[in-house]
Amino acid sequence: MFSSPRGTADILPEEAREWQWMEGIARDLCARYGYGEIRTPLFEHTELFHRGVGNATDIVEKEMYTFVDRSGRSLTLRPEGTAPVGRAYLEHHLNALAQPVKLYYVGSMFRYERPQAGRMREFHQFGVEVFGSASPLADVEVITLAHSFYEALGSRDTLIALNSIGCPQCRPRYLEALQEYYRPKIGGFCANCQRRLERNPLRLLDCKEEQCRRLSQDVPPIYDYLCSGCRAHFQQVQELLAASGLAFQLQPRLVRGLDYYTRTVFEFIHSALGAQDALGGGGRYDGLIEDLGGPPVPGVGFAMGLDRLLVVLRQSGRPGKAETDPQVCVLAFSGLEKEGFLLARQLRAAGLRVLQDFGERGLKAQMKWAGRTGAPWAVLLGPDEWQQQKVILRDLTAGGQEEVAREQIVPELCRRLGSAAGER
RNA sequence: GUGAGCGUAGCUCAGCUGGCUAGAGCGCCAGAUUGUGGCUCUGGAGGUCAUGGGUUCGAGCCCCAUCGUUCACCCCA
Repeated sequence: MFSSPRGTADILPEEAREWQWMEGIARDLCARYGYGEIRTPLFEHTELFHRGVGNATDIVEKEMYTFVDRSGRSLTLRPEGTAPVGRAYLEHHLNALAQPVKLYYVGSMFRYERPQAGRMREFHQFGVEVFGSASPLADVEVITLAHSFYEALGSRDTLIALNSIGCPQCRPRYLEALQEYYRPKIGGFCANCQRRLERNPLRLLDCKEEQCRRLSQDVPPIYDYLCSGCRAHFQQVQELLAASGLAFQLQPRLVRGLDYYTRTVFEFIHSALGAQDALGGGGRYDGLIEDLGGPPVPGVGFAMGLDRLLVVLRQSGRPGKAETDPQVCVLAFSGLEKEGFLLARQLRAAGLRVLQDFGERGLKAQMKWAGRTGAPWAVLLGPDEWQQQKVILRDLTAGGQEEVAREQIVPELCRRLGSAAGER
């Protein structure tokens, strides 16, 4: 017996309806905001992630599903969506289109990690990217889009954490200041922090070790070091968010784990999630396209974990479901299976969701099955009634039944099930 | 990669200090009703006790390893 590989999961039909519902809301919302869907491959050249995500990141250092194919190329299952979308933007010269170019994606990402609550090796993200605008309006548009998404799903209690991590102009000065601050007392910090002091001092800020937090209590905030451009940008992002009525929390120690971020970074935090409490996150990545070998093109976007989102929705209220419940079951006595089959076809052509029992068992078993499908109506084809050009229409909810003329059954069911179905 | 808990029927679980052919509830299939679901009753199918090794007269139970799973660390979605 096989089971699905570690950290992966099957999504069975009942659960898939929740996914369809959730993804449908994402797609509608993106259409309303003018984002077009992009579908990129599930694997890319490994080098793309080295360059796009950054060699010093945990993703690249230890979490990638990398393999060599039969011709010796090194390929990697995508661990995130932004670098592939950036690659596609360049490859297809989307900078020749009217700017900005606004894209969204929904799909699987892969990271080799130990699974735990809210973390799988294959997980699902919904993300958006805006290329070609440096305006703070773009930053705020993606944040409000994410917020609208949570609202449309009925999820409350999502905290927006916001920060700016500067740009290549001003960040180096801040990194130096950080190193100066930490260096004298680095002995008291955890091994991780000690290792990072020279490589990536920003990461010392969000270390969760009790000891490290205490020792860096009075670390200088980045705000004093931002250049005038970054400062103005950050200021406007905050004003626009406030004007949109979105509550957010400035978190001077919010740094994100991917190298491409500049200026604005943000995270959506949900308290119901336990240790893995980030529902989504994102920020601005003005250097990414250049890092990938293209012209300087500013960008901003977010990604959110749909698996985690579903966990939250199940905890507070019920997630919606795609409408797929069967409406009619067709049951036929032995010898009338073909007639039942053809009637089911007619009903489906009229737009109804119809199941047919394939026979091979008694009427009792068929009825039992029909009851379990949840369909409100059953049509029974019995030899006596069929001879008189009639069928039995049974109400599976209330329990009664009546005879209906054969040629009347399709319109009759359409009428009882209401609405549009019959008008196709 | 590190640490801890847990693996008995499709599901939820019981199984004493190691001792007969390993149990329950739910679910599934069939019958009671030769043409009618839900309720009830009766019967049936379904288990390499995660896998491999060890200790023992004897292992579902004890020991070791492996795999899986859950949670946490690291980090992120």
